[in-house]
Amino acid sequence: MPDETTNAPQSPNADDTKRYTPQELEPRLQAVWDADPALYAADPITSGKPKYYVLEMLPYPSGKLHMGHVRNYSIGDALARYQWMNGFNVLHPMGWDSFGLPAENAAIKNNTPPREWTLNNIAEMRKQFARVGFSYDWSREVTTCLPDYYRWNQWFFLEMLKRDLAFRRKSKVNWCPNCNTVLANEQVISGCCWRHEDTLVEQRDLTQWFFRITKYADELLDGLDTMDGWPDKVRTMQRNWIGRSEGAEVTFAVDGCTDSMTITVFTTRIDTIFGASSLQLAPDHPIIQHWAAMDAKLGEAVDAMLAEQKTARDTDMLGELPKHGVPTGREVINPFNGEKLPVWVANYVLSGYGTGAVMSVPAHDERDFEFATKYNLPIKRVVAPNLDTTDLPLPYTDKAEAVLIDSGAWTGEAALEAQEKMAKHAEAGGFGKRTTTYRLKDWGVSRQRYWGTPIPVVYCDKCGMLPVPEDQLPILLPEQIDLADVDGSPLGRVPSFVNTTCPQCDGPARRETDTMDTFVDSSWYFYRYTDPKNSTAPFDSDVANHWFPIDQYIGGVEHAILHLIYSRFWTKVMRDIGLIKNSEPATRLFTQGMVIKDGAKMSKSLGNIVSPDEMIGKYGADATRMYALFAAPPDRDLDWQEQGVAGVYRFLSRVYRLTTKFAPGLRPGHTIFARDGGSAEGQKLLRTLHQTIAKITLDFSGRWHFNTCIASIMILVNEISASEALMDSGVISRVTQREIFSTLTLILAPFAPFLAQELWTELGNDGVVFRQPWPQADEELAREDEIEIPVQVNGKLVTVIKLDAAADVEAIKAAALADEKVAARIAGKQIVKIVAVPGKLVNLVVKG
RNA sequence: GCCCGGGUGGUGAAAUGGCAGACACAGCGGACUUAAAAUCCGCAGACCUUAAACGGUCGUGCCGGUUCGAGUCCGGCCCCGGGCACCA
Repeated sequence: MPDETTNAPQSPNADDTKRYTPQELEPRLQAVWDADPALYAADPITSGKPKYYVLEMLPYPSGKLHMGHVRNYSIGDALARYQWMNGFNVLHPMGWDSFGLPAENAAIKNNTPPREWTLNNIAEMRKQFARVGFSYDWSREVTTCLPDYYRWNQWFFLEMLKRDLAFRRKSKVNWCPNCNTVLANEQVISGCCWRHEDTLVEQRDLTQWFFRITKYADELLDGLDTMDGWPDKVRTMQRNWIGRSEGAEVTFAVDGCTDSMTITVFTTRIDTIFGASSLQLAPDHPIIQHWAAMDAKLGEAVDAMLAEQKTARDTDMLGELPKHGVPTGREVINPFNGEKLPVWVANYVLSGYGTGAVMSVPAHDERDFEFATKYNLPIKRVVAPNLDTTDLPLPYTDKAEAVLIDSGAWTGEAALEAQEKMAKHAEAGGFGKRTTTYRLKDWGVSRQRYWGTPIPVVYCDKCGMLPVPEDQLPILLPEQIDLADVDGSPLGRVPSFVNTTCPQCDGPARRETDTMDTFVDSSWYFYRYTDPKNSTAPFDSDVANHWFPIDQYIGGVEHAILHLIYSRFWTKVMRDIGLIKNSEPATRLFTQGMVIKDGAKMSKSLGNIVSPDEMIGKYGADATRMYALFAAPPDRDLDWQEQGVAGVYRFLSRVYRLTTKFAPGLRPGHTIFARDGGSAEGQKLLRTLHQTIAKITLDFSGRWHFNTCIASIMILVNEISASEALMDSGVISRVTQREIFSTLTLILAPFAPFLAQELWTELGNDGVVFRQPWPQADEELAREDEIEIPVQVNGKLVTVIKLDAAADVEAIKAAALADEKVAARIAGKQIVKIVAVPGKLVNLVVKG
């Protein structure tokens, strides 16, 4: 076959000056893609292709796409397209986390019903998504505020109720005395009401629904050890959040109390119990409340303490309160040695952790030491490094290398062993036991709000609390309701909703008027994507088991605790119900950095918001999303600089100009092709091309430094650009040109899909560019035959020598020693050693 | 206080023990243009030396260590960002 190299030079193309206009190109291609709903749809699970589930966290439909979204979804989109090109059956869905407070705020402000406001926003955002060109399978769209989704929240609630994973308990909630209503935590701003900035929020006791997440505390914690596809940061944050702490409970009898009253403390240092000099109780401990009721002076002190704590909590200064306390006048007996210890009430003891009571061991605990010093309580040393070294400064908190002193029968024991033995002793004596406490609390899901999933239970005066029978689901949210200045749950003011009949006795009954936390919606939405239209179950188990676990989950680190712990919990519950087989929702998690501007997070109040619409209007979607990937590695914060977007736009323009210039001569059928064996320049371009493929392929496999992937494509394009004249003249053959340009188009596809598609077509190809096979790097073509080797003398660079890439140690040494500059540098000195690393460098170690 | 990140040119950054600053932004110089924009070409860490070139020295927050060789590994600090925080 004839080689194009020998052909006459190509004449300059008439279209030489064709301009890159994403404003024309992108909407045109989007219209084509929109017309094909199957384009981004996953194949049936029977397709036999390996599956890949890539998921980005679903947005709240505020109506405005922001740069954080663009960044998050550009990462996921690049990955989805890359995996399609690698032959995977890709599931890449999107939905709307559409219940929640903003819809209610908007309703009050604009007099628009929350449903209407939300659905309008969704429509608006779906348009914005399309404009950016994200590859979502919209046939699987999940909208959490619609009954076909939230009915399954209700179904899960009933399942939880059956399994005693949902329960009711009295609990504190935020209450604004000015609005006369309950506030969500998010509505409390620096301790004040969001609508009345001068009104301090109160705590009120209300009966609330909880999910028993603490039942899974150990599994949630232990699972983290094996989740090596999740960032350490997230795993650490979850570990701290769960906060498992192993220790012991010890029960002290109250002295001189006829009705055998006792106080139980939690301690992680039972080995220090011989050094206890008092007991400290939280001011809201039941026994303190009991004693305060009988002792006016104590009652006054306790009330003052509680008031102080409330103010501190409201102003977020709880941690800064100075430690103080008052003696109750009562004493307890240390069960280990019969010593009498005074009982105090102290403001630093938390009622919500452990038992709300601690034994104070000033010699071996920082806080107890501070407290005892302040009130002149005895400080008794009972732990020391060894029996001879007993004068180290206090408090002495080491326990790994320590022995007990002055501790009765346990004196001389190693502290850690003593912990075991003393706990057993307490257990045998019936005044204590080993125990584990957690910082993790059960998940309070009741919200006294309107725009959420109604909790499916009714209350009957005769029969009590009853679950709504499954066949009555969904309990629909009523539509036209007045949300302004509601006292308590808005649903409580809708008689047609509240009043119902008892499923048991048919008598009158009232519905629960609280709704569920919106985190319920986002705890399992990604399972619904696998079977979004199912009307008889939340999803089909076989289908979910095919797709799960999620191969790659991508989102902001701000969800490291709440969403990512709730959804792990939900997965375990669904597994135990028998719906799924996996115990964790996602194999790999990626948390991208924030988008910032001028060093600060983009926010309305700072006025530094950059709108994606504006960027896309000016530079196009491809440039906007490519900049989001190019400006920083995806896990780091990204400082948005518009001039950088302009730079990417210029780069894409260059790609467009070059490709469209040469494309007409490269279309199939235009010429007969055979691979170019000729020009050295062509070989050099092919070498760079294949090195670029290899680099990007490697990065997609784990490191995800898309910024350097894009940089390497820029290097390639710079080289192509520098060879333009050689391509014009035909020195670089059309065969090579065709390989260069079509491969360039393919490797651009994950990052700049519109441009890649346009150029793919320009090159005379049919079909969709991101369904073409990902190019394979040819090692032969990528190999360098001559490389530059730095030569160092005593670790300092002296020169760089050119050598055959295959040069071995001896050849490198010889070449280095033969170099003039090297010779001058080592003249008169003795060579001690030569370190030569093939392909890397030579280092001559000399002395004298 | 504890636990994670991070600290490199004017800026965003690159360099997975081997030539520090790839790629890009901003800047400067030039070509094209009546002019400007766009585009293209070139320069570009700091300092010293020089008419210029050549050349040299220093340089990745600070101090020390390991190594033929450290931005990278180890030890000790400092600063910035994030998370948790009287958690017994």
